[in-house]
Amino acid sequence: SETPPKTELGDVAFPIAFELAKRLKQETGEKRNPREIAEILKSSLEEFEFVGKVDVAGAGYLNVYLNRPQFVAARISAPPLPSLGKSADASAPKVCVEHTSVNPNKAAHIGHVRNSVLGDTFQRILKATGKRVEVQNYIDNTGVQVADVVVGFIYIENKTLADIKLLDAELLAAGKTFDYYCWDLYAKVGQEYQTNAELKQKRAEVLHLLEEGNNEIADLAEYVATRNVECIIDTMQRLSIRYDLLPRESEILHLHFWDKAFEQMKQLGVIQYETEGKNSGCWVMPFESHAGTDEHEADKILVRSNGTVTYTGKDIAYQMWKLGILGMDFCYRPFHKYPNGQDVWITTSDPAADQDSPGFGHGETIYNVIDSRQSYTQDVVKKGVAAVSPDRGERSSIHLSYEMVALSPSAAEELGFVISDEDKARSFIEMSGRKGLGVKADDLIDRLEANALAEVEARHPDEPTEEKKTIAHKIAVGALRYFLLKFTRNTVIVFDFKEALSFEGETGCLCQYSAVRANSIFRKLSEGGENLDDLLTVVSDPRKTAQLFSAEGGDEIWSMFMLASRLEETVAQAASQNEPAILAKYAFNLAKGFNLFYHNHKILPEPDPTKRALLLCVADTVRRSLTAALDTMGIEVPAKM
RNA sequence: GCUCCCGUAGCUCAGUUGGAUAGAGCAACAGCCUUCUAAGCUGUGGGUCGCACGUUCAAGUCGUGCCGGGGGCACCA
Repeated sequence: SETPPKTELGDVAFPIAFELAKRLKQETGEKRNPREIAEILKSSLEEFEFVGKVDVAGAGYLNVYLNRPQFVAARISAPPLPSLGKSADASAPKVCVEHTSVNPNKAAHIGHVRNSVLGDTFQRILKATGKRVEVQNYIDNTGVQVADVVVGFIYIENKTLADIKLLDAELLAAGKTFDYYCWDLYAKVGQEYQTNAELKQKRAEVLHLLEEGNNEIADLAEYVATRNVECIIDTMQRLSIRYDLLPRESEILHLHFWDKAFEQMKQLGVIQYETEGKNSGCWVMPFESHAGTDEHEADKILVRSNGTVTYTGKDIAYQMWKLGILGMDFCYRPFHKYPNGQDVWITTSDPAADQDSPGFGHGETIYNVIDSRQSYTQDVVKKGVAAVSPDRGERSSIHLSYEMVALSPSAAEELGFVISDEDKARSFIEMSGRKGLGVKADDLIDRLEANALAEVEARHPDEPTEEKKTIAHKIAVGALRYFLLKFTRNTVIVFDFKEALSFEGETGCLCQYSAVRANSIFRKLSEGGENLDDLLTVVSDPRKTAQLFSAEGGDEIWSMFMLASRLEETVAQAASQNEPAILAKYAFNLAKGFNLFYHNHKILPEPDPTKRALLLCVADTVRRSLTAALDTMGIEVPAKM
């Protein structure tokens, strides 16, 4: 259409040829060598003039290519991510993202943070693609881990509920936190179990009482678990991670979710009562796909011979609730209000408490954020749900699995742990709450904030203290979130202090820095009384723009612009591949690209007004894309750095 | 025994679904602050993509088999 300036045909012949060969094969089955096609293209199309390098892979690039100036004009005035910030239609299908990781028995460690950062970022990605999202954090308040801490309080420390409340107040007064106290106590109980069989017996008793509810020990456990949940909420809030609902296991038990699911499963005949064999007296779900032998070895027991339900049974019922196919609901009460005004609700079995809850569950799709060690169990649960509801079960629930965060041997030593020669030889050591071995989330955030503050102090000594702290906090959050997001989900993160505390290289800090620099260009611009909107008209002249792109350095400007234009596509890709790391890599490449861009092109001093306007428009597109990408990862851009 | 994941530069990791000469960050060495912020930029060295066959115009990517590392396969949660 336009008369595009001239460049090398060779640059475009190969990608076009690859695309043609691919389509030819798809549509006619004919196989052609792309190199041959490229040669034909070169010889037959020499009379045409092309614009420049092809930067867009895939089917759409040719159109983009020939209409570059118009494309630029259209993109420049468009918002970076149209769906971002716009709340989804209330009638849109709901997606539930559930974090399942941290037990409410002690402080959260870095492994729990990976779970929550992953879940929170993925949730933000889904929102950015226009989905309606509900974020849940499952609270296993009746499990062994809570039972262990309760055992510690009662049988090691001889404390009553009143004593614990007193202790809690003392800790608060001393500037210490309840979850840290529980961390140590939990490790102490773990030690004690090794030599004290009697104590281990107590665990079974306590566990039973917790499940039963309505007794003194259950009340004590309730207090301990709730206090730990409050601590976890605070810790995660530091990282801008917030939840909508905290579903508790105690309600799943007390409201008898399982009975309802059990009834349905019996009616549909998807489970059987065994009268002979090794599973005699149990209700089992036949499970052939994992069977190794012709015995029913792989059959999964859902109800034990003593009549109690297994974890898998409970989880099937819970999954059914999430999908809205159980036919039962929790009661809810507000639990906590975040500083941004958002409420987090918690489940309860008291119908009187339930007043204005917005309604939870009924997800069209469910994402379960659980580490990959639970893959088998997740699969079993999924098959169980699918047995009840074939059309929903398989498709609607997705295991967003991730590998654990382990410690490098040197990190374990730095934490003051004596490690065996055997462990020293290993590439990593698994964290263990029972041994007290792990990096507590708050400790790490504290260290990051302190390091960042020292850097800010050195660079901006005249800033008010509050402002310096705010900046340091944003840098710390950016560093930690980026560090956990840059790895793909199935990579084991071997935690190393030096790497995690770094503000240099491929870090969140570099991304933030780049955005801050971009912002300061526009701050200077408006300080000089210039308006960006006026500059848009200069750039919307296709002929002038086309000339600039074909001039010296034009390809570089074009590449920068194209990269910045790919945010929406990247977010969509991260969503469809369930991989937040794609977005993290994109943000880093964008930031790095921009660092080079403003190094090579002096923007504000640029004498040619058209080129200056174009550079400014490109820089503006970059900073908006970068800011939106970082925001989608829960990373804020500080005012200064 | 069955099953899933991983193996890419000295180290830690990407690799856009099979495309052009395999990329980043650390670490090492050499440069760049009178300039829109040096938490940055530039350059150098560093690769038999674990091994071997196979599929095809084309394989780090797909298939099979080995070798090496990790996880998971309860009337635990």
